[in-house]
Amino acid sequence: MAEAPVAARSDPAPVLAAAGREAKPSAADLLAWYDRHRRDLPWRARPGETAEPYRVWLSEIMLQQTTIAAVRPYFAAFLDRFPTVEALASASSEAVMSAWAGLGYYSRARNLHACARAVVAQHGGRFPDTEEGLRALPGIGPYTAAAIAAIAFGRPAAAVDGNVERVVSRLHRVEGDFAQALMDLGATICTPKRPACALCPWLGPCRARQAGLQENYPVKAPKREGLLRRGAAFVAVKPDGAILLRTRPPKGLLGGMAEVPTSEWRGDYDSAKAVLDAPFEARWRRAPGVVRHVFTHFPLELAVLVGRAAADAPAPEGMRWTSRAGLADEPLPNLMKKVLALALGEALPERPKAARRRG
DNA sequence: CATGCGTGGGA
DNA sequence: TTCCCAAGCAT
Repeated sequence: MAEAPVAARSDPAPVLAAAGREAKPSAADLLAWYDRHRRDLPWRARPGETAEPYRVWLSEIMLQQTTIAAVRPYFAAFLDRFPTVEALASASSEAVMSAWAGLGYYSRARNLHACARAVVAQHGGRFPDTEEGLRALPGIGPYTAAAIAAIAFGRPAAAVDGNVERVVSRLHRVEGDFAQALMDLGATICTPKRPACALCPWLGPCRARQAGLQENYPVKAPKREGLLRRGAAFVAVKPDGAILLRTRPPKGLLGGMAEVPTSEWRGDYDSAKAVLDAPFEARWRRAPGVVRHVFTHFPLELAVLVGRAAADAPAPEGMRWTSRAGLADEPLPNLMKKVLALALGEALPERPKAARRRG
């Protein structure tokens, strides 16, 4: 990676360099490209303006493993509901989880809330302006710490691991826009499939392109496909429409999110015997079909059983009755929205989802 | 250090 | 339809 410190080299110069192209990637080329092609995103400062750390942080957390298109409406909704880090810190856990519902990877939401509280309680409401300080906060790892330090505080940090950052920053005396320029390059030109190499400011020095193997990189580790699990979900309805819900354990799958009671999810679950797992005795009726859902590491099929409860039926231990109107404020993951939609024969009121826009 | 952890959209 | 993801983090 690093340039050889001595001039004497036995390797012949690459053919492409002889054709007049750059032999190595220059930060100037990348930044010139960025000046012309930078994307205008809600959490980004306009040229010349200073990025707001709260917005940068919020967007970076949301964008972890998540597309810009998915993040846009959630980012807008969060800013509207929690305009400042203080507002977010003082919000209830339920409000935060509910606002995050549908975005996935819910540990991010728990850490987001914990981070906001730490910033307020330990840093006077100001985000630390160094990678090290940021890295110490919940939900902020090496990548995100570097990204925030560079974007919000102008630190010469490349949003990669520390070793690469050190090499690159020394090699090019990197400052300012480099992090965002790299992100835009990766998002719009250097895409996983069919990269637009002809438009790339680093076309010349790209080794993969020179070999014609750009689509073979990066090499990805094969991941094993998860085995199908099955289970049953129980939608209990009172005469006034209230639904029986409970909250999942704070950690693990869908941690802290709301759900209707379900059986265990197992590969050999027999939904014909599902009624044995019901939260209370009733005439449970099987809704037609199943709910299919794919998690990160396994697919799931849930049978849905619907039962009526008396108006004065108490909620079983650890559960609660939620009015139909109150469902909108529950942190229901998409899986549970599918279950309720099937059980109630209607779609739940959609969370405000902005019109599709391209990232 | 390998694994667990969601979702919607594009190809 | 089916496949493959997308600005990682915590443990």
